[in-house]
Amino acid sequence: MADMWWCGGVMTEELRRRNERFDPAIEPKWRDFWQRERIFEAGRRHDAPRRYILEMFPYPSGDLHIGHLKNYVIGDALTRYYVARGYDVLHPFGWDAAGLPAENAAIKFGRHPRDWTYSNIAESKASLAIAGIMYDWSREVTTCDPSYYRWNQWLFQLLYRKGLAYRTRATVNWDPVDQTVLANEQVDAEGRSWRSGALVEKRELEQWFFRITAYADRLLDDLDRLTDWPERVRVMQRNWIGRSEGADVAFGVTLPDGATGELRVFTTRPDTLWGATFVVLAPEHPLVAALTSTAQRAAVDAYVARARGASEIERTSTTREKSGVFIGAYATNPVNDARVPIWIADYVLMGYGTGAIMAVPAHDQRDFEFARQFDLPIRVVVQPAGQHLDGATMAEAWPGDGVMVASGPLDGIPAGKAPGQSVKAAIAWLEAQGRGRGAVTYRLRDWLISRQRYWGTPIPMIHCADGRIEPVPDEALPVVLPEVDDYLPRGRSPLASAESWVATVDPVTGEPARRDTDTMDTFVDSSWYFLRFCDARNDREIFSREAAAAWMPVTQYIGGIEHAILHLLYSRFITKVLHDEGLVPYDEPFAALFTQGMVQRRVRTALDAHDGDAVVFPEALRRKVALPAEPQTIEDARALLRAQSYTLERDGAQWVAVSGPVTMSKSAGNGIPVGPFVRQYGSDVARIVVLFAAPPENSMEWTDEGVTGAQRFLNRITGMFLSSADEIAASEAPGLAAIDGASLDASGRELYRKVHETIKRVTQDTETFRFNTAIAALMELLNELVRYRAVTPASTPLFAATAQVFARLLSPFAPHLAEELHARLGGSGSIYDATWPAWDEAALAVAEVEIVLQVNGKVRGKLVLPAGTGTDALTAAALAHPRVAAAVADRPIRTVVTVVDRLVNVVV
RNA sequence: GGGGACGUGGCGAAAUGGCAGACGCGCAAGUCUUAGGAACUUGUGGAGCAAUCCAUGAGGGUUCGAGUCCCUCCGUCCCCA
Repeated sequence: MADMWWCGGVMTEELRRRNERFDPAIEPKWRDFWQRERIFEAGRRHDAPRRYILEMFPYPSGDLHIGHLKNYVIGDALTRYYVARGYDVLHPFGWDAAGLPAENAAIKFGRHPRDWTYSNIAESKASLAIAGIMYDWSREVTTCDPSYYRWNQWLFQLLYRKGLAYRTRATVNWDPVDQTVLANEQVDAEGRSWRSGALVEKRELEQWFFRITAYADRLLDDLDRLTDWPERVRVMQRNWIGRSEGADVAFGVTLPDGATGELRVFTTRPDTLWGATFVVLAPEHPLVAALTSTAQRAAVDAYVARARGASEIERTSTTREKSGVFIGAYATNPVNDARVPIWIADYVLMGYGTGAIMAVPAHDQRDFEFARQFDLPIRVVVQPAGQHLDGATMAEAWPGDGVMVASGPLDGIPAGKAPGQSVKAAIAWLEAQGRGRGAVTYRLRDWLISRQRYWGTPIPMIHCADGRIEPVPDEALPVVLPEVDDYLPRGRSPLASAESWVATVDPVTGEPARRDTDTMDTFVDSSWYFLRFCDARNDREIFSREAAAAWMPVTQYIGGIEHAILHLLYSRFITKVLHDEGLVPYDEPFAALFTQGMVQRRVRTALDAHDGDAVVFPEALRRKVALPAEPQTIEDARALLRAQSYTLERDGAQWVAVSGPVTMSKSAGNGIPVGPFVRQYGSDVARIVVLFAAPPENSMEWTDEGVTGAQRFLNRITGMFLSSADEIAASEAPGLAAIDGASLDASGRELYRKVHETIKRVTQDTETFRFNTAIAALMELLNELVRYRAVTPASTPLFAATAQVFARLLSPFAPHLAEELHARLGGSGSIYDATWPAWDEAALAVAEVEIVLQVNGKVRGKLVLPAGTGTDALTAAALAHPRVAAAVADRPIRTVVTVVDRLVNVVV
């Protein structure tokens, strides 16, 4: 076959060159090469500036698909870029291998979580290897390994010593499917578990907590310093922490037995206390049972039972009619000793504030609606300027500004939170009178870290016979997870059944004692793993101060927006604790954060043909979306599908239902497995598809056309450079810097300028995550080369220099082809140890520029003038232009705006 | 209800306040081929024979000049209630 190509002479040779295609078979040898030469291990360049690039580590899901790969491709591109620029780069990887996903999957497949986890790690690692995503594997961490969780236990005890880990009885979220408690952050707005999707129940249990609330203000304030984080993540964290300032006041209550007590209420508007006409408790409030009168008991019990079944979003919906029940008791308003009725209502949540509110119906819409519904008094205490509100007639609450009225000592003070306004005055008055005090509350709750599950880090504490709780002595760590026969979740920790493991001794008295049988939330594992990477093989300490100082903070963290609160907040908290302990010089872990978009793909489902033109929706499709099982005419099918954002397409003899873009996932069945794709098309093709399709923060749709486009680009590069590689290598042409741009002919000068421009664009775009435009710039350079080669087919020094530059600029995005080019063009060693090209601003200059001529802002003509032509000359040239002159006609010229090298605008 | 982000060709997208649509996909015509799901060439926002005009969700404003800045509205998405 090859001979046939040759016998046709020059034309056939040209054809052969053009037709040379990118061959994925070149890839494996370069993966081996990088691994063998340890190109991507940290510490290779001792004196070089450092970069720490990190993608969020995954739980090992086994075989990876392209959707997983995007995150790693971004990290790999940045790593390769910074290595190519001469930095010492830390780019480690590890496995978030403990916890529910592994355990649930293991249960499902009837395998031990350990077997399942380690075989998945091997599979995932193989996927990354075949894709050529390069990590410093000498620092790999696996969180379910005792060598890692030993330091989880150390960390737990550190927090315990510092009073930041404590055990208490509390109302907690119980996941009935996963049979464990969950932290607040792990329950979504609808009250569902982030993992199982089950509606969580509330249970009273004694659990371990981390006192993250002690860091609430720092976690909030330091967000302002994270200027290289996406604003939306910072906003989400701010909202989650939910700091509000106001006052704590106590309403007096009298119990049916005559004893007195108090009802603590937090309010952000203590200035409206004089307008409080009733008090509302959450149905779950602990005082409800004690305060309810005999007459109201039945109604109250019924209401409490009903509220328990409603989700939080239902309960607080502003559109829903308010419900509630009077409990037959009264409270005393501390500011004026007024006797106000106590109600329970489900719009008050136990988990927020104190679970009790003072209701000021005149100035809060929800309280207003409640008051109207149940005919409770409405008392105006803020009068807006120019209006007169009357509680009996107002149509809605007035939450706005005004002047305080009917409020005793506050009368006449302007309403508001600023100094000198009513809120500050109210707090001052309450404190002076001893009836309340200024207070701050947070939405953020302490982090519940106990889990009644098997596959995690055993909590290293000992319950002694006399009720004391003692830490396991440091020399006895790690507390290794025991082997158990039955690790199924049954509502108590499976560890409890390992009797010989549970039985231990009191470290103080030596008496028999029992181990804590819960395991830690896996978010504990991931809240400090980035620190362990700095010193992953340290078996004496969690990590050394020196290693942390050398690499922290992470220069660039990359991951999904879904971790905006959970993982990122916990990591910030733990880093601050370790900073306070003197172990880390920085108190924020991630200097810059990038959140990448998802990879999506349409799902195509063939419809079963049935009786002529009718079609039947297959079961697989009906399971996902609501569609009838009966045969449908094409038109009916089309309409039904459209309602589910599917379209109907003809594919040969088949009708195919095509979904909208759906995030690639195992469950949707639309993932492209990495291994087979890379073997057939090459890792470089996959990378170009992912990086070029859209800006990396956008979601991108994976299509066959995108693959074709990426292949075409790599084919064109191969055709342009590889087939001339021997010639270029033999010419031993000097590099770009040795070429005198001025000595080139016109087409050479154009290419020379374009090369410099491309270096600048690729460099700047890569540093700012604009990989799509960086690749577009390379495509433009390639197009320019096609033009150049049409004029100058001989292999000139400029062509050779361009080939060398092109390979280097390509190296972050199509690393295998770039390394192949580097070698074939005569380069020695790795392309990542070669010099990143530098651009010369002077070379970007053009001799002549096209000037746009405008009259009153409308384009009337264009002129090619020498670059740098001054204002006066520009004006003169513009006015002399016939079309400009015609447009101006005989109107007087008011002014002429000139922008050198760009435009002239004549204003008449 | 509150807060935030975003609306540009058939599609993904470009565009320091200065020629809107770079680059790519798709499509059309052509070249080369036994063949093409390869490669190459040309064209491709709309209207118009053309000169030219109209176009960045809608409307207003600032400016010599607005996709870009400001205001109002509409729509989509996200977060919080």
